[in-house]
Amino acid sequence: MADPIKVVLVDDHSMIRIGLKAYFDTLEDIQVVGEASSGEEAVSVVTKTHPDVILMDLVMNGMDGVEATLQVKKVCPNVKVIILTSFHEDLHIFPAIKAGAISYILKDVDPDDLACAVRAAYAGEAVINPRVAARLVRKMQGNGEESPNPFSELTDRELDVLRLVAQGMSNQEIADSLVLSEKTVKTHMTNILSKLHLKDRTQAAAYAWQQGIVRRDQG
Amino acid sequence: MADPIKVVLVDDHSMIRIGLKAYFDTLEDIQVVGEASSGEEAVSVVTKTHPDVILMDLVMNGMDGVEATLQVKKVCPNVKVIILTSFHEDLHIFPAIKAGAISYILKDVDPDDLACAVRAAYAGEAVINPRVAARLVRKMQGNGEESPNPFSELTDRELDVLRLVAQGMSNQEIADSLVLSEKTVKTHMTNILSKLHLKDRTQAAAYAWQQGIVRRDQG
DNA sequence: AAAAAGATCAGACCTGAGTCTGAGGTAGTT
DNA sequence: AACTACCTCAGACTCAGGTCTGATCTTTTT
Repeated sequence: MADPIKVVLVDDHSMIRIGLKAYFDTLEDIQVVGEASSGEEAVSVVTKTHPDVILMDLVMNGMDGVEATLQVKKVCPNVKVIILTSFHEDLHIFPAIKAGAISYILKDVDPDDLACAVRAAYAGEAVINPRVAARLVRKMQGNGEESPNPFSELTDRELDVLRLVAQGMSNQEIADSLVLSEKTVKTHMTNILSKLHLKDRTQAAAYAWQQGIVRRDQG
Repeated sequence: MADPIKVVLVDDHSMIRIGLKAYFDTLEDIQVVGEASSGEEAVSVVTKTHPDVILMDLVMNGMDGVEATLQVKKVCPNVKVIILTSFHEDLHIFPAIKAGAISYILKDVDPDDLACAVRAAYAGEAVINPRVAARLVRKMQGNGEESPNPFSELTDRELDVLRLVAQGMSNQEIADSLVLSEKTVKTHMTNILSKLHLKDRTQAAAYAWQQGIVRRDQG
């Protein structure tokens, strides 16, 4: 038998890591050679272990999966990165793919499929969840120069407004804060909601938090 | 060697289940006899397998861990339920404990500690994360004053509503979701805003995200 | 120079959100 | 039995939020 595929696991939940490791240990052709609980740690672990494939959680404290992918590709350009995510949204796919990830897999995938994805990645093939793939294709078709994330549709000013909405501010408070009339803020709000396909400011706030425009440690 | 401890895993992420199963398979004294991906499924699996211990995810689609705990305790009163959660908040502890869970464990625990918790649960002992335990004790000690976190003032129902608000739902949508009248939801909202000293639902949503009641990986 | 995109603002309009008052039912406590 | 806390619901009311239409000004692109 040839050498096993060397894999590094990156996830800030040790339970996920140990679980995946235990699972891969039952396979002969895949060997976990390192683990990391953060993007920062991932870079040093990858530097030391030179894996073939990296399984990377998208959402982590500190450096996220996209940034971490960029970093590890710098020190190890040939490594294949598979992004794991619990999001069904396609919001993060494009930045991840752009950062050099070869596959993008939902966490509720069947583990055997995950093993297949690892083997495919090793062989240089992409594995994208069918649901995700469909969106990817749709996105690629329509507009060649599409928006990697939904907020890129927003203008700078609209982003200013959205951040303040996510803080719970009223239109008048936002107007005062940005030195505008309330009417203008309302106009921006209408545009924001329209562009993001949302119904009201509360959804906008939730969306901003979900997508990480604002963070807990940002106040 | 005595019979192994029979465990059922309940989590809507198959990856977590398979991971835990693979891990427990490496242990001789713990045997996974069943898995479920929802609270509903858990009830029937438990009915069939009569496990000693259930590892139950707190956050699931449909029936949540607390409700599922209540249900499985009905059909199998002696089973020990260990609640798994990614929350550091103590918001859910009390309902969970009240529902009959013996332990309450954070998902980032070391897997060996999890095995210990399973053995402890089997022996009828509780294992509570130290950080969580500290709060529990404080709570139990008649905490004449002080609210360690601002949500402790909220009732369970108000928390239900707040979580949905944080998802961007309207009052009517929340009413439909919880099977209530819109009037009742409005009443809860008024109480929530009053208790948390907030002005409107958008502030409530922002607050919930800031305080970590809801998380990005919760959907 | 013309076109396109963005930022600013206004008036008119409708609706959901939130408050206030009041009330019935349940469960646990004293 | 009385009390308290919670959940439930309703009517009436006010107002911020959001839409629609339409406008002026600036900057950038073509």
